[in-house]
Amino acid sequence: MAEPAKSSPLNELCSALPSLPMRLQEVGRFVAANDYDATTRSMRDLAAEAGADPAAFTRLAKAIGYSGWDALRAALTEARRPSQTSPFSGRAKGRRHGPHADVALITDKLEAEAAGLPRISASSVANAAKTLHGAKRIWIAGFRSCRSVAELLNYELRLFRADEVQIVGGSGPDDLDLGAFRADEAVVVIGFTPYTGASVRVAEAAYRAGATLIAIADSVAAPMAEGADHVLLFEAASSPGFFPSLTGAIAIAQSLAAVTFSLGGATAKKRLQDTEARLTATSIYVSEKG
Amino acid sequence: MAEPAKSSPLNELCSALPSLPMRLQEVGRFVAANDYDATTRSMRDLAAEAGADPAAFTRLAKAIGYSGWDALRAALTEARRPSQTSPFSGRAKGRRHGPHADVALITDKLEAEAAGLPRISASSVANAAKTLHGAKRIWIAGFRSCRSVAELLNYELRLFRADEVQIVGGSGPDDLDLGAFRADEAVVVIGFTPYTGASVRVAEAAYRAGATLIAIADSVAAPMAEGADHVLLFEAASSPGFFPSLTGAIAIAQSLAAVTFSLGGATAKKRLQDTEARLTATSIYVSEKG
DNA sequence: TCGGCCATGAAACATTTGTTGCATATCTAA
DNA sequence: TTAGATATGCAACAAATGTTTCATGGCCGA
Repeated sequence: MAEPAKSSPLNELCSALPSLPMRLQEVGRFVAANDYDATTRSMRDLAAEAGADPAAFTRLAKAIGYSGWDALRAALTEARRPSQTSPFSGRAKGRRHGPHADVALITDKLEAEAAGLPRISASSVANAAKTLHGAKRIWIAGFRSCRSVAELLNYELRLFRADEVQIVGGSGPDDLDLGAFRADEAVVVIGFTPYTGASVRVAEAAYRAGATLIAIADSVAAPMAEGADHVLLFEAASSPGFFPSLTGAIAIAQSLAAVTFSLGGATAKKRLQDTEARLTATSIYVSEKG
Repeated sequence: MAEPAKSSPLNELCSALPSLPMRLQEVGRFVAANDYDATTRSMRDLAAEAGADPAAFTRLAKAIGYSGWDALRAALTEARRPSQTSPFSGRAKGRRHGPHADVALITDKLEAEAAGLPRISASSVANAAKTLHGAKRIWIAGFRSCRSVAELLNYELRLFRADEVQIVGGSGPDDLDLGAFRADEAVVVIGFTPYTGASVRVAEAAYRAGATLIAIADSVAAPMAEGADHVLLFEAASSPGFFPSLTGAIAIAQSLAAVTFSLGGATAKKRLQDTEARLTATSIYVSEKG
């Protein structure tokens, strides 16, 4: 009757728990403690692991107001569904007003981005770096806003792999480069929703050429992630704002460059020093003020 | 060929996609895009929603090396299982060597960068954005690795301030632009140690012209921060690695663009929509899978 | 002590699930 | 074009699923 409003199915379960027969309490606690398995594995499977009768699960579901175990599981499944980030509708968000609205906007954005960084798969980046290290040549492609990420990666890799790194379309129309991909080369493509046609074409060309394809994207469902040997994911929509965030992509690019450099060992170190020496000699850098 | 081996089932799926028959590609894309439903709902259910034959799912699973759909789903389920590792637990891992040294390097780097983001002064960014909003024209300068940051800021601002934003040296030698600075304009300079001479010259020129100078730098002692009306600080050296991190600078640039956009109000919104419409019309973007 | 009640487990049930065989449609190569 | 191979949809299959029924066992009130 006077249920505690419409909270999550788990809460309903917990609040109804004390008034249930002993066996159902056990089962209920098991479900609450293993709700992920509850949504993915079968009822009999759970029963075996919980050491209970399968029927107990059906009875539990009915006891707390569901038509059956399927209904309860459906509710749990929906409750667990990852929040669908509407990629481009975010700009319609209600603008907070007041004097500090802008500050709050920035703070939210930064917090969300900070939270997203640790979710990047370090092992995936490490594996991709191994591939880069072994590649005879490295192509980098990024268009629109992703061009900045591409250029950063290009710049950092060139510090110790000068002759072997190149931006796709860096010196002329993109299509001239697409035919140049070779099997022993690596192609890095950066992109997120909405995906540019050019990035997809690069990915396809890389695949056709048999080159190793590394995709830095916001989703495994990204078109240019198809056929990729490595997919490095970042959260573009995680931060509020009028445009998807590139912070994660930048972090990946830098990590990629850093690990590739460390794999390069003494040779890479030497080349980096040479490059720096040359830049200093041509007085690109300014001496710091004492 | 030697598989990367240690990748997620989603990655295996993506890399195998292009070599699959058309129908299986469709189904594969559907699975990649709806992997949560793939783990929770039934095969036939998915088939109905994807508009495909149930058998296609079984065939897809077998095509990429699993014994059947159940096996693929089990793999996806395990991959999706919530990790018991708390996101921000500063795990004390002394391991600096061994097989996982690279992974540890990346993890440390990401954690340090994530920790640095909240230290950015949101109010400073907000103030700088107000300046940008009032500026007749916006110049952006960044050299070497900072060029990527400059281009990102340029790209995002141009989405709604097309005619009034320009990269210094974007169309010819830098020095041609230096004389063009005016008093009612704003100049954004991005840089960190070691500082390039070019960025310092830009800052000086802006100061002489009486233009508003916004410096994005790693220190208030940076040469181009001298005489700046706004200094936005980020932590470049906070993360380990062979090269200072630009993650903070990117975050600042994006926040700056976002706030400037929000200050622009309806006009900015309208222009952004126009720009997007134009990009879509020229089919720069590829339509997402159905 | 007895009798009703409910909780519990085992087995039987109707569905639904994933799979496979087969006939047709589609593509590829000569 | 023809021949061979492959891809695809349909339908039937065995296995597994959630549910129900039934018999049993324990509990409390008379």
